Amino acid sequence: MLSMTSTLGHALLGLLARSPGTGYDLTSRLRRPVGYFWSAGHSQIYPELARLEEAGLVRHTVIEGAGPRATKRYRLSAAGRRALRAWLLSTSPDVDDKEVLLRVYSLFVLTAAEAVAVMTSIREHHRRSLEHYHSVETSDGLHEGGTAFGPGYTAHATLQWGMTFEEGRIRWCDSVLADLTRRAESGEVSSER
Amino acid sequence: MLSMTSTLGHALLGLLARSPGTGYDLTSRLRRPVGYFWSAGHSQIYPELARLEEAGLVRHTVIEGAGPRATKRYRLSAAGRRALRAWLLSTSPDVDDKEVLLRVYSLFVLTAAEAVAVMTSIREHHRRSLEHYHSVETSDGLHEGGTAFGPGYTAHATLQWGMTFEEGRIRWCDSVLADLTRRAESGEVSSER
DNA sequence: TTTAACATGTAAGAAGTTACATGATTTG
DNA sequence: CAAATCATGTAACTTCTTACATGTTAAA
Repeated sequence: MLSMTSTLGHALLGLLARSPGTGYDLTSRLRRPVGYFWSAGHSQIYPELARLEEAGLVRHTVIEGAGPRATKRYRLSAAGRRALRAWLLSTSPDVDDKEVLLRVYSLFVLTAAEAVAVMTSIREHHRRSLEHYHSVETSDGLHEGGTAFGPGYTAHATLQWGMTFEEGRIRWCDSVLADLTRRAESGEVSSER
Repeated sequence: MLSMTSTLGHALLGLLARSPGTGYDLTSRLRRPVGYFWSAGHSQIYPELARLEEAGLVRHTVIEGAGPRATKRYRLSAAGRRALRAWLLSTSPDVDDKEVLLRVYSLFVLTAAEAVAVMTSIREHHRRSLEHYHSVETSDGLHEGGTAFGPGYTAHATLQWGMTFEEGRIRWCDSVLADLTRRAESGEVSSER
């Protein structure tokens, strides 16, 4: 049961942790709100569901439905839930933005305390990036970008884009962390661990 | 001269608009600051330079250098500069974030007035996205995300991520637009149109 | 003298997009 | 009855990543 599960695989496990569904259903559920930052087509999803089933992470039952082929309703197995939790808790060196968001979307399978730990490490990652951008700004002389509108200025503007991005992410992490501690304190816990 | 030039192709044209260089040099120049949001390896860059040359957009001369093969110094051709300008000015329906940044990095090949027009349309795109997220928040009931820490909350947090992102982009566009008008007014123009 | 930087390519595979192919059920 | 939605798959292609392959020049 070697875990060679891809990003898409984990995304599908997260969707199935919310509720079971057909491949078609998962394709449309992936579009909103996850699809605003990362998406996959049905031609990727159907084969991936088959692979996940082969790995024992999901299972399907045939239900009545439209079309020339059998309509398959997939649900998460116990092993699938464990794999999803393990992925969320793994401290991988992931700089990948889309994967960070995908993890947050499925964070509800963790306890509030575990979620706080994950969000804290995400915040730390963004803080380090911002720090790095500041040092690059200084060392590469991109502070002002020159007085003229030229290559120096557009390089400066590009770096500013990155810094604005990281600042926004840090603020977002802080607001999620505040929500998490508030919800944990009020004694409300997810029904599905 | 059909323009089938890819994103990578335009990135390389933009780098060569700054100054000529070898494939190796372009690979390292792509890493900073462009590489913070989008990158390519040398195994993509060398074949792409060959394609660009076949299309007449770049040209190379052999110079003295290290290694078992000829060291090639590439420079942008007049046709290449025209293709880069046309790409920057094309109002494509691009939602693609990495490509937006790549365009900004090469924006100096335009006049300040043209650059203002491009930045205004980018700002408008982000404003529309933010508007859309707000309507989704309302229609999908993701305003609060529930009182508990559950799937509803993580969906809410995901959408908040998108909104924080768009708000940051809009502020960034405004600051670039302010810089652009200031620099255009002070009479400073790019040496390379 | 050994390590880092310079320098250019190919090959294999994973990931992602677009098109092809089929057909039932529900809504207007 | 026509169009949209539901439903599942394959094929071809592009893009991206990782590894293989080679060898020089400059700096520590």
